[in-house]
Amino acid sequence: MARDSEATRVRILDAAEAEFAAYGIAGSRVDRIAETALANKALIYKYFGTKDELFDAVFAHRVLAFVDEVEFDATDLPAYAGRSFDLYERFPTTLRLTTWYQLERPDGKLPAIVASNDAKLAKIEEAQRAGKLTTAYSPLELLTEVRALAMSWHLHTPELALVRRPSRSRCREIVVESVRRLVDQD
Amino acid sequence: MARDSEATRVRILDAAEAEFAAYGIAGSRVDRIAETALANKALIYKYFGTKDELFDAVFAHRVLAFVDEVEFDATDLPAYAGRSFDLYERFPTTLRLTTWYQLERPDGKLPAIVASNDAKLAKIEEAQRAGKLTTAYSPLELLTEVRALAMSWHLHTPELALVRRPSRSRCREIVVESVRRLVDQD
DNA sequence: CTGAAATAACCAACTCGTTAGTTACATAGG
DNA sequence: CCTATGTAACTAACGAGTTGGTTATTTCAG
Repeated sequence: MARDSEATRVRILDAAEAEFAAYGIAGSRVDRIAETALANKALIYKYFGTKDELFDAVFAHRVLAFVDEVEFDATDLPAYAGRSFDLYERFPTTLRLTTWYQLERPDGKLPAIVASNDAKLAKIEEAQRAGKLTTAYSPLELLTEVRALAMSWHLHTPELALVRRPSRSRCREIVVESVRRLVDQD
Repeated sequence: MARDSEATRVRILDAAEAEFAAYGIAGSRVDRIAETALANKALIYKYFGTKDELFDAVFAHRVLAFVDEVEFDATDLPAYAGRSFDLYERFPTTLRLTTWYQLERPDGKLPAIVASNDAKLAKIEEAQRAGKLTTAYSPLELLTEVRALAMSWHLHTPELALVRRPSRSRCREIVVESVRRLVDQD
């Protein structure tokens, strides 16, 4: 077998992403990641450090890449909500990782996320000053509601998920439409 | 010290709720729960069974409290959203427990929750038939969006939580108002 | 009442499988 | 033969669940 440390790193990252998405940080097992990655456990420690640092690497590598993949347009928040919805549909793993992060890293202050939030809030404020967005809500208020609506279909408890969901396009339509209602002030 | 098994059960339940809310099922430590509850670990196993069963007890307790305390009125969903918001404010552990449950118990089918959902969906349908609620959305669609809006302020990532939130009453107002916008169809 | 037996509440200390993290060694390939 | 890559086997600690008791409270016969 040809030796390729970069390929091994990638296999470990992929296996770790699946493991962390499924079980969270506390519930994940380094041995299981090694097994899935067809790599020796010691290599995980050699390449990534501790389990917590491996999670950080996974989160940075996968999730942060997607933060900027969804274009943020403060003058068209309904479309932004729709794109967010699309992302949650296409990469359910990413959303799970984010949720684990929220729960298990309550003191997290990833600079990239902070910067992304600040940029969004600034863009909203700018759009408001330009008269292109309602001033009925503050930037934080708008971002909060838009985010909640965008992920509404992915917040279902297991029990509510038993009820048959509308089609994907219908769900998307509802998300976009409800954000439109929010920003189209009288 | 007077012996009172019921008081001990309550102390264990309270300590377990705090522990599970903070660390989830996999991350919680039975020893820590015992310490917080000022109770012996063996009593936890005697009264509640395994760690997983203790989580079930805690979760059922919280969920039932929610169902009991938050009256569901399909003809006034904005008010329902407001009451839900109030409960999340009063018992911040509720949403965290629910999220852990979603992540760590993806196959959960708690009868109390299923029944509560069914009842809500039926009431919405009834209100729609009586012409007291918009038929622009199906019952599941309405419940989904209303729930998301009600918990919008409690879904912040650690990074977004760094931004100073509006006053509690303002947040509540936004929740109620945005649900009103949703159900007040043209 | 009384006091001994029965029962309920409680606990310190244990077992034993699991798990994060390490080490000492092996092999590929330039 | 030298370095990067890889590994089996290890350790030390942790953590869920158990055991074999002790202490308090209740019961009930005399």
